[in-house]
Amino acid sequence: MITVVLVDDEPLVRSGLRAILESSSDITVVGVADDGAAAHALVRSLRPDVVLMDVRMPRVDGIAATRLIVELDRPPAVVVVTTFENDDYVYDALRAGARGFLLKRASAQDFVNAVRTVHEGDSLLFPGAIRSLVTAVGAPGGGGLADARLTSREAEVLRLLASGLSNAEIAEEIHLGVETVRTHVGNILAKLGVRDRVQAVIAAYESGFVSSR
Amino acid sequence: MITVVLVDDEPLVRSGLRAILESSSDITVVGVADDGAAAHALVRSLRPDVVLMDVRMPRVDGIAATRLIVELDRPPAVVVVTTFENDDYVYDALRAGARGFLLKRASAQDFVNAVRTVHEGDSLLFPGAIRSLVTAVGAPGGGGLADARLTSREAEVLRLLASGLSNAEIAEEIHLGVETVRTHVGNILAKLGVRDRVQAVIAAYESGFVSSR
DNA sequence: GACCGCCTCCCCCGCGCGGGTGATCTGTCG
DNA sequence: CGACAGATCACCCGCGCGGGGGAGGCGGTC
Repeated sequence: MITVVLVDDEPLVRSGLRAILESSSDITVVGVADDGAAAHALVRSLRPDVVLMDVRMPRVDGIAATRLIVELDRPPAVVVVTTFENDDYVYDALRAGARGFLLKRASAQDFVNAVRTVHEGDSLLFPGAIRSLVTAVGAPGGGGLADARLTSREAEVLRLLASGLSNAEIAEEIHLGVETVRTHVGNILAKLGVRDRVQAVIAAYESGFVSSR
Repeated sequence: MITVVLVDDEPLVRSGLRAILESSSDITVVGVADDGAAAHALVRSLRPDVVLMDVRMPRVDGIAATRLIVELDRPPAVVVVTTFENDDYVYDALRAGARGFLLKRASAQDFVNAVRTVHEGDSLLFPGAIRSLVTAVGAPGGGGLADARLTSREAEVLRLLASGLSNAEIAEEIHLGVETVRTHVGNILAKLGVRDRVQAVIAAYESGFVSSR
C-alpha cells in the first residue's frame, strides 16, 4: 500500500486528488495539508511514501516545503503539481529535490501512475518536464519553461557529454577552455535537476535528446 | 576521403580488404603492414584516419600494436578484426584502446560501414561485440566471449549504475560494502572496455542492456 | 544608458571515482 | 585434492568532477 500526503491550499483540489488516488486499491491518502509548513510537520509525523505538492501556496510555498522535506532522512518522493507548464518555479523545484512533475489538468490515470512510478523508483525519475526541457532547446518563447530551457551551447555540450567525453575532451572538441565547459556542465546539471554527469546522460537518453541508435 | 591502413599477416586478407574498401569512393587504403611493429611505423609516418588490425600476428600482435598506436598523439581509430567471436584477445584489445570490432566473416558492407563509423565518431563506438558482451550476461557456455562476459553480480551493479546511483548508493541498495561495489564497477569498466561510469551508462543504453522507456 | 542573458574564463575546495594490489572465503570443475 | 573463478572487503594514490564564488565581454531589450 502506497501512502500519500496531499498538499494544496484549495480544498477542491485536495478532495479531487483524494478521490482520484483512493479509487486505486494500492494507494491511500494518509494526510492533507494546506501550506508548506503544515506539510513539513505532517510528513515528519506520518512518513508517507509520496507527497503531492502544489507549488503556489500562501506562506511557505511548495519549493521551500520540498526543500525541507527532502532533507529529512529517508524522505518521501515529492511530486510537484503545477497549474501552468511555464511556471517559473519548475526550475527551482527541480533543484529543491522534487522527483516528479504533473500538471493539474493531467488525467486521473496520470496522477495514479505518477504516484506509483515515483514510489517504485529508488531509481531516478525523469519526468516529462525534463523531456521538453531538454528537447525544446532554445525554442522561441511560446510559453514553456523559459528559465530552465537549455541554451544552444549547453545543448551542444550535453550532446558531447552524452557521448562519453570528459570536460577536457569536450573543451578540445569545441575549442573552449576547460573552465568554460565546467561552467556549462554545471548549468546543465542544475537545469536538469540532476546530481552528476551520469544522471545527465541518463536524462539525455530517457528524454530522447539522444537515442540509442 | 578516409585514409586507411590495413594490418594482417595474410596477403589474401589484405587484398580482400583493400578490394572491399576501395570499392567505396570515400575510402582509400594508403598502406598495408604484415605485423604489429611494421604497422606502428607505418601509422606514424602515414597518419591514416583508420587502422584495420588483425589480432593474431607473428612477432608483435594486434593488441600490442594497438596499444602503441593509440599512444600516439591524435591517433587513428583502430578497428580490430578477429577470426573468432570467442577470441580471448578481445578483452585485451578493448583495454588496449580499440575503437571497434569486426569478424572476418562480416559482409563487405560491414567493413565499409565500420570504417565510416569510427571515422565520423570522435564519439565512442560500442561495437556489436559489446552488445553481446553486456546482454548475454551469464549465459551458459556455447562459444562467446567467455572471459569478458559480465557476471550476474556485475550485471546487477551495472543496472543500478545506469540508473544514476553512486557507488555508495549501490552499496546500500544491495547491502554490500562500498569497496566491493568499487571492485565490481572496476571490473565492469574493464570488461566493457570503457573509461568511466559515464561511458558504461552509454554502453548500457546503446547495447539495449537498459532501454529508454 | 541601464539591464540582462549568454558565453567565456578564473580560483579554491572537497569528494567521489578509478587504478593497482592483495587478501579471504566460497563453490565448482577436473 | 588442487586449481580456478567469483564475490567480498581493504588500503593507497592521483585526478577529474562539481559547488561556490567572481569577472569581463557582447548582444539584445526596455
